Amino acid sequence: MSVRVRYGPSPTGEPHVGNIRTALFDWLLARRFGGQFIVRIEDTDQSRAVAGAEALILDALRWLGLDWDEGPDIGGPFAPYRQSERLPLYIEAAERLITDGRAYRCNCTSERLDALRKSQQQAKQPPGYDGRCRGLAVADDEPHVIRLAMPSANSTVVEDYLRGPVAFQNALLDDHVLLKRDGFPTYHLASVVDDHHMDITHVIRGEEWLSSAPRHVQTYAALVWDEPVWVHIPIIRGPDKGKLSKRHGATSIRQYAAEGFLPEALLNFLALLGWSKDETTTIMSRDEITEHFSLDGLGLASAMFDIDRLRELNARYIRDLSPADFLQRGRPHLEARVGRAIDDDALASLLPIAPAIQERVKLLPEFADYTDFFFAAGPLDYDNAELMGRAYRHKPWAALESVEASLRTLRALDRSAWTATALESALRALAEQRGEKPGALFTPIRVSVTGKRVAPPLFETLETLGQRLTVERLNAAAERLARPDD
RNA sequence: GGCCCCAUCGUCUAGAGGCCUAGGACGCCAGCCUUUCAAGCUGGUAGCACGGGUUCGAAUCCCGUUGGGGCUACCA
Repeated sequence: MSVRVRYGPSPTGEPHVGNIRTALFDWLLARRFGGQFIVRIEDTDQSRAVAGAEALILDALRWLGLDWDEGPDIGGPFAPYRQSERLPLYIEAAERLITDGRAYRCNCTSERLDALRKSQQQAKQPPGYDGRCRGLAVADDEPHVIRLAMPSANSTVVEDYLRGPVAFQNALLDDHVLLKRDGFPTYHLASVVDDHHMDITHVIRGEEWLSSAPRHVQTYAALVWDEPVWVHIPIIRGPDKGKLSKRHGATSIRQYAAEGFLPEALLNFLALLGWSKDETTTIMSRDEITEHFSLDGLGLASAMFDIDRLRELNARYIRDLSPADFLQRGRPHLEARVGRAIDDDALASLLPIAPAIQERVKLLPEFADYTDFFFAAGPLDYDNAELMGRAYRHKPWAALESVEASLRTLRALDRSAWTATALESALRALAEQRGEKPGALFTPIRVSVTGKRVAPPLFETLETLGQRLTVERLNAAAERLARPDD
């Protein structure tokens, strides 16, 4: 039998990294062993349903390149793939359990349950349903839930793939709800019924489910179905060591995309949170990860989501992009900055300088910081202090002299000599001739043409900008330095 | 509180009894390079939580302690 794994998000909001990492491991296992990856929407809580969440979840998977073989949008042999559309299946299973004496109807009110919980807490008893309705005949036409009759003696063993057998005392497990008053199943029933009907072979889920796994094992036993392989993977923790949540800032996948993280970087990072190929490899493409993935490489300790390491990895991925690809990915951020569309030709003009920018950009939006001045229409915004730099601090007259010297040199250059290498030798010669340190001469030029202290390498920048604009901006700078009021 | 899981540099990890004087990556520090900022190169810093066993030998196996986390809903 081939591997069949499912990702079962509940559409209650945006998918976050912890959640999507589970999907990644599901997907990797399926792809590694030529099995199927199934997306199943677990929308059994009507009160928490969020409109549009399902689309967001599918978008996140697509963005990361995790394709699915069966799902709510594309259907498949076990359709439908939304639990809200599979209600008869759950009711059928629950009814069968009642018939077999493994479940019972319960009409206890939530008030009684609350009171029960409260008194148990006060008495320092473990909380849980007391089984009042277990022997009672509750009519099926009055409001009720259906509970599983859990065994009270012995223990239930969950055979976890990663940890081996984990035993739970049955006496501590209460009769939990399978079918709610509104006719919808709980996760405990729905996941078991669907995993069985959909031939799921491996249940990969977060460790937070381990505690309820014995309930699922008991449900399989009561239904006389074969259990899947249980794989409880460690939770991802935030900087405060607790379970990663919204409190830790940007945890939704869409947020990371917006902040300029590359999907391949995030995927690489997530895969390495709890899994490793060997002792040295840290950079791996999706295909390489797929090729080497195995459940046996998974660790048991929960890992902290360290955003700094992600940033570093992202920077590495940006550097490794082809220049053309880099420009395409950076374009939207530049367009947002300058407020207009950048056409292909304009973008292509940046090709020679792109590699230098790639070395400097850690997040895609920073692309705009290194390129917006190429597309600035009016005068650049900077202080004269920046213009003068360290060397000419408080000496505007000296800075002016320097700028005017550069201007003369650059103006005199032949159009054919407007290349980074020619510009460099001309300006270096000028610095030497003037007895100036190169940095002293270059800083005012850099600020004049880019409006910034930090910019891409100067000569490539001048080449890309062109002689006309360079001269124009240097002139503007000279005028500013000549004005006494600054 | 109860139940369950986990435990190697600050972080992610390698390590399945001798290959460990504990390896790699990120970070951090120093140096080199240098037109800013980066990138790159060199070197360095830093860890087996603690205590008992088992064994000729333990980061690795067992027990306990401590610490951290998860669960404890008619949520997933």
